[in-house]
Amino acid sequence: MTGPRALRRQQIDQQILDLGRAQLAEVGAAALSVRAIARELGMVSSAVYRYVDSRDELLTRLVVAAYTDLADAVRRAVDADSGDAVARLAAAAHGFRRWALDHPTEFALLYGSPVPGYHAPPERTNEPGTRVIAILLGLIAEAAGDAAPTVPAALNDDLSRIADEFGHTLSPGTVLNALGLWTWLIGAVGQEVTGGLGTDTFTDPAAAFDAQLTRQLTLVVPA
Amino acid sequence: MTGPRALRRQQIDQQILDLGRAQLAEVGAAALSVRAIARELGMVSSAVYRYVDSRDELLTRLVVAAYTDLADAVRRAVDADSGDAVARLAAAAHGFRRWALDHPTEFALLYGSPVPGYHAPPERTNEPGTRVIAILLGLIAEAAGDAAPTVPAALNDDLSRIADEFGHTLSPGTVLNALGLWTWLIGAVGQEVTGGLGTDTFTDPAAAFDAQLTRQLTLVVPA
DNA sequence: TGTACATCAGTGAACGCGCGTTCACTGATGTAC
DNA sequence: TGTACATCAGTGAACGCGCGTTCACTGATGTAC
Repeated sequence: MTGPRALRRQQIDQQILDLGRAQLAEVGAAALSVRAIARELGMVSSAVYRYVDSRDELLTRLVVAAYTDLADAVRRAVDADSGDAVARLAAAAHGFRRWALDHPTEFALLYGSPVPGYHAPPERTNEPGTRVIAILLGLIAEAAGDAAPTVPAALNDDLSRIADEFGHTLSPGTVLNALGLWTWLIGAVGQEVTGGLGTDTFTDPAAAFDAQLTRQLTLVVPA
Repeated sequence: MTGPRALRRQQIDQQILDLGRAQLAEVGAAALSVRAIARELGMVSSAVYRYVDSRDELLTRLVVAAYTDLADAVRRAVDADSGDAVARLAAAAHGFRRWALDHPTEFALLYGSPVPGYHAPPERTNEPGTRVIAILLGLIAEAAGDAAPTVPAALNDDLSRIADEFGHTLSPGTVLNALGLWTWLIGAVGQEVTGGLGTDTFTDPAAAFDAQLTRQLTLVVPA
């Protein structure tokens, strides 16, 4: 069942994933190359196809792995904080940022511009892709209690539906809050990761992030 | 001085830019190809090099053109609104969003993940790249008056320096506000453009955007 | 107005490169009796 | 424990593709006298 052959297979599967990640970091997802991975693996290019169906399938594996890794990092950051829900929300945001700075190209793969010619298959990608926002949603619900804002009528149905999709009974206002924070978070982290404002804009980027985060949180929890 | 030859040259220069844009839309910046443009131009590939120094230089031209086009669109949106500074700020944000939705791949070129192997030359790119945020900064200063928030000590110097770079005498708090709104704007628009939340999350995406925008603006102008 | 020369736009062939994927194959590792 | 057979990992050659860029060239358009 777990003979030496199966074991070796697992190891090489893992190596391919690691080399894929390294490739992302060096050349970006668009230039991810099966042949290059084969080279670094010391194999002939066709041999990689024993482990991977196609380049696209490899990309999907990398996407799923990145989502999972990210969600785990955020989860750990939340669990490591013993404060109230707002404090843990802030911890989640900082954890998200930290992971993104440590894994810039994987972040870009998940939240950056789409890879030309590649479409992630929703059935493998959707669930891992929503794990982080689900964490935020839970914390926001806990932090805000019943004091969620009223929402424009045009959005009510949509927001209720989204609440249902996440399985919680959440008020539309809470969902709006969560989406707002989520949007801000991706934007802020994305800009920092891709050097949007120039690399040396702030001497203490973490402090700048925290200042903005604090202000965003005032939108989400009752003052 | 402007003989038929020079005229034709201008026309072809323009065509190359247009075809480049079309390419961006079809295959993304990473796959932008001089040869493909030559084909569509009905020329042999080497002929394009009479008009363009290299693929990278063409990319730079496209970046500059996109920045300029975007800034013009935002400018127009602001000028078309006769309301107060807050109303014009909202108009600017909506104008920004509109342009991005109309030019998704150009938006990705400017604010998405970097194109592998390409680095925009700052001396051609910096100035056009800051035009939009300069517009926002002006409106925010006008809207907020002197009522800007206090900022964490760690950020004071940086924010003052940024204010200087934009030539206005702005309080650090105002600059913090502007950067916050800017970050949010790119994040929100970027997610909508790349379909970050799934394409059919909101039946009325503009209303969702506006709801979030309204809340962001409360952070920027005194209530 | 006409001619001689310089500039310029576009051609076609070639360079060297890397890519994804298929296919028939060999030799080693595992499994069933 | 030993043998016969099936599975599997990796090879090497090949397919057809597209790319950026250089170079010597031809023929047309412009310019100076």
